[in-house]
Amino acid sequence: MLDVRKLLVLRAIVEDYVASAEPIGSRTLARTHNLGVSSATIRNEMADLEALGLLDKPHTSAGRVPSDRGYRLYVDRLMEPATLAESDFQQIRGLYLSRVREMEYLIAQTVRLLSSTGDFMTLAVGPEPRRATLMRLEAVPVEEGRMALVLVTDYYVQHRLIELPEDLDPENLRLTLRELSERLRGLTIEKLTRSVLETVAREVRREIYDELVDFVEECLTPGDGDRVRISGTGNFLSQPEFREAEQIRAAIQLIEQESVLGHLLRDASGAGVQVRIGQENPLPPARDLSIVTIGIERGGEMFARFGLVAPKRMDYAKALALAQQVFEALDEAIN
Amino acid sequence: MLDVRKLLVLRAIVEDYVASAEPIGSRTLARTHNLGVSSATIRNEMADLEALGLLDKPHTSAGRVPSDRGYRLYVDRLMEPATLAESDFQQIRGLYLSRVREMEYLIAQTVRLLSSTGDFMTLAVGPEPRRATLMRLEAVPVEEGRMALVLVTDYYVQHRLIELPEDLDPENLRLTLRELSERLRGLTIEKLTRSVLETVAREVRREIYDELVDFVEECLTPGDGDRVRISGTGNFLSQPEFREAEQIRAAIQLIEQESVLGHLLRDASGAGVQVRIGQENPLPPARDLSIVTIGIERGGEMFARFGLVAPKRMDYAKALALAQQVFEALDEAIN
DNA sequence: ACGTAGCACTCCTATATGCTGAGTGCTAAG
DNA sequence: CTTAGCACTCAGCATATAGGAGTGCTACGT
Repeated sequence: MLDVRKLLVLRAIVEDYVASAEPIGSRTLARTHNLGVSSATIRNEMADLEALGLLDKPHTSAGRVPSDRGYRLYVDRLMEPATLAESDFQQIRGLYLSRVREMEYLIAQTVRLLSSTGDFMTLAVGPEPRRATLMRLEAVPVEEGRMALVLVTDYYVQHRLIELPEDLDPENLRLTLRELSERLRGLTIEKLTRSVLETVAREVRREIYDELVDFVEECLTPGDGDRVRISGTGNFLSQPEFREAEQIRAAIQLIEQESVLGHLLRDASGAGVQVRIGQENPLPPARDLSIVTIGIERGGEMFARFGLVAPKRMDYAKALALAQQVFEALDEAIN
Repeated sequence: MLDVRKLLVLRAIVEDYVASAEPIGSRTLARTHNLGVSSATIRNEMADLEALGLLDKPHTSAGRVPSDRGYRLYVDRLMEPATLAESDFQQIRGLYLSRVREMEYLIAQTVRLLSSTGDFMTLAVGPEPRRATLMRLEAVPVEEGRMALVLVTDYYVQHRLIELPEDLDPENLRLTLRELSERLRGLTIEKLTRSVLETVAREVRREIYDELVDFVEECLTPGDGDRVRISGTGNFLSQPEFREAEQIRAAIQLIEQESVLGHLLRDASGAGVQVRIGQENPLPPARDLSIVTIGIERGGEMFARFGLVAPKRMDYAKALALAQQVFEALDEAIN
């Protein structure tokens, strides 16, 4: 029942619709793609495809639009995989050549890269800071009365510049911290609760102790590390689906709800590249969107996750090619 | 020619319009404010105020709207200065009580605070990183083959996690860096050009040297430190002036042009709190907006700058009170 | 049995038209 | 100087109408 011609028609519709954002009619399709049959025949095929749940009609006398299942079929079986332009390819590889191994930085760069094509809004979440392992806790003197606390974990560094109480000997503090650092080394950040610190650090002065705990707690609270990064909202909002004020509003609201975006991103499981199309996505506000996710694992644990978001009418071939390349490059750089 | 009653009428119009976003008619004004005169009298006063350039008419048969000069007069002479709620006051003071003296952090917190009232979009620029003075350059070992470079200046800290070439002795590097640090100490970041580093650091291995230069250069390039931070775009876009798709679009475009926002912020000169209303602002895309700026100086130089942005129809009293408090608290904390 | 031309029908979109209500400006009277 | 009254203006809304793109169905040809 799904002969070749039907598939050709479906593919033509998906591709034209992706390009134009307008429902596709039988006449225009017959004219632009020379399928060798008349519009009437295409109309019959379209009716069949609709009955099969692969096409939708916005209303009786409009053209056809791919349904979620239509897009899915297209992505799985009809689409010609895109190959990235050589320059893009070089750009991606180049990004991970440097010696920088800081997650924060790599994620920020990757997000920028992914949204730089101008087609997608990009989301990213990094590894949960609380899961990181403490490597070192250091105090770097800055100048009279000031000091930088530096907390180094296996994949990120945090710092904080603080003012010291006047009567505190910096060198003394430094040595204490170094000892503290030795003793705490290897613990995950989430284990560094107030009570653990307390038992280990009796000799540290109270003011500094509080500051230290604050600092560690800040590393734990959903801060920059835990945040959903967003980039390319302009790409997203300038899509023709957001022509009406109503829709822009809804989209902005979605973008501003970090928790929703976080779900959207984390719902995909496993490493590698995945696509979720429209309703396949469990979250109601995202049912008109598609998202291509990239999951990066390290040591068997989910490490970072990126998402290319656009209306369902996205360029799947391009998104997937881009995602695949970034996945491979980043995975290699990290593991 | 500007008698008390005219001023009362102007004030009433500004305040009603700020509250309702609808042009104010003579009848409603006569009804809601008991000015003791009829709508006809108010109409005459309004006509006079319009002739004086203090009111505008969107079209012939609409009510009146304050002109830029009308708002200005209101702000300078008519408005009752607001006093902050005790809780807000406490919150502001509380923010700067902690010992954290890192610019990055203080600015981020302040931006959050300023947009938390829900009324304004907040902009901020920090001090230019290139003007900072290098205090210390340190290498903190993380684990086998990894190391964190930490660059400490007089008001911020930057770090970078890098992978070391296998045949490099970390302790050796550390000592070299320490010496480098001693020698470069006191230079501003902008002076740390490649050539300066080169003459000072002959003994550093090439790979690490490159990394180091990269790192310093990254501190110089317009990165996070130099960026215009934006917060509360939701507050902004949910204003009734952005009801039409067209206007939302324009606003989003404005928000995305970081350079424009930067200008908007930096155009104001001098320390303290200032208001610019509509056309007073040199930038065309901002001619329908008002901005309250806070300039913080340190050691005679401009240090940080914040801006509360909203449609001209903003609550000036509230914005100014908030800005003034934040200015005082932050200025005190920094100086 | 399949493809095609033709045609009636549907329904969105854009444009024109009329109506309403809020508001103004002006005049004349208190 | 103030105010009541009134004619006038104009955006906004609703309704009506025409146009156009597209569909589905039928009948006919190969």
